[in-house]
Amino acid sequence: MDHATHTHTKAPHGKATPGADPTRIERLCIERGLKMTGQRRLIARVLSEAEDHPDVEELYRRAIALDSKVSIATVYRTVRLLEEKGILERRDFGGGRSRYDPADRGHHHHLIDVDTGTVIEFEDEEHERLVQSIAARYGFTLVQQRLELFGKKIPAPAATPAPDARRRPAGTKKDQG
Amino acid sequence: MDHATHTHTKAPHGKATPGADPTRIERLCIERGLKMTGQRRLIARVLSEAEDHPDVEELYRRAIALDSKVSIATVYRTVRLLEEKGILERRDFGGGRSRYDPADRGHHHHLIDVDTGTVIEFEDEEHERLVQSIAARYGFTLVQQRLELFGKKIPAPAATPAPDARRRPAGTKKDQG
DNA sequence: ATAATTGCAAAGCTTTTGCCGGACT
DNA sequence: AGTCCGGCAAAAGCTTTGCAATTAT
Repeated sequence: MDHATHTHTKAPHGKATPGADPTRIERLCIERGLKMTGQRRLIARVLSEAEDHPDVEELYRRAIALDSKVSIATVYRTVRLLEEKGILERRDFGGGRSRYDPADRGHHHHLIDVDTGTVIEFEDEEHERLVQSIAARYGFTLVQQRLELFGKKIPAPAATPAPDARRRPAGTKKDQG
Repeated sequence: MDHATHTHTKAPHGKATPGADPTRIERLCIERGLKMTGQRRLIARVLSEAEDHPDVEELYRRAIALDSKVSIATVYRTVRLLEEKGILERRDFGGGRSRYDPADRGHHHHLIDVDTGTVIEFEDEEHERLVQSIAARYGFTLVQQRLELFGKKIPAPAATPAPDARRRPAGTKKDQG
């Protein structure tokens, strides 16, 4: 592989150029003092560009599409590391695989369309207040919370209804937030 | 809705007596037309008596403590069946194992003590109203919901703080509702 | 009698880990 | 230079499944 000269252009489509264009997540990694390797930069970039909630396999797919110099074990190790550093949040929408959500997007919850697997993110101030008060009611300080709503669209346009949305493994593979 | 009250108690002659003392969950199974075997009756009984949210291994442990005529594969098959029939709800509190909650206990949510793993169940009318309105806001009918609060007890007496409460597999093994 | 259920063990999935060459500070 | 990281493949957990014998209706 060719080695890049540092201090070049922002590398809009090139590979992982060490000092150029640190993505949102990469910046967070650096802030936490993580050693930034090409793979981590790549994964950070995929995460920064993701607007949905990919699982590890999906992250891996997107990463190798950009560079193909990553193993899935590294993706696992990296998401785990980032989760421990508070950069990522792990979610479980019921598909048997964990899905990941950058924590810097602010707290939000999920409304999952059980027919299509589409995930809508939302926030609600009133709900925040409410859960705080519920926790307080039991003498707890809230450390984390998880609210997921599963619903069906009311009019149902001409979409393909999923045949089975309540199975154990390998549920929805894609979503767009 | 058949009523079918030919519940004349047959003489109990040992362990799983076919027609005697149908537990809450067993009754539900019968209503859905499930073939009731000794194993299913046993598991139904364990579930009926459970006040917490056991995982499969825990159900298995409790079942063989009562009768020891069950394999863990049957427990897996049964909870899956009951989930499909709407008798059980599968939960994931982050321990890598699914945990089960009889659906007939009514909707409730969970407040998990991240230090001890204790699970507190609660309901909140205001929350119910709120999530309905949130779903409606996006044009959805609510099919299911999940609210989990993770918190720390405020005063924290001289208890044993858990060493690590944010790992991926095999988290809390026990809880009391 | 018939069709479903169980047990056992093997297979399947996702995720983790040991080892060692290679990369980063 | 030293330490940490990445790749590979094997291992680990949890869950599912094929098949033959057993059991419920």
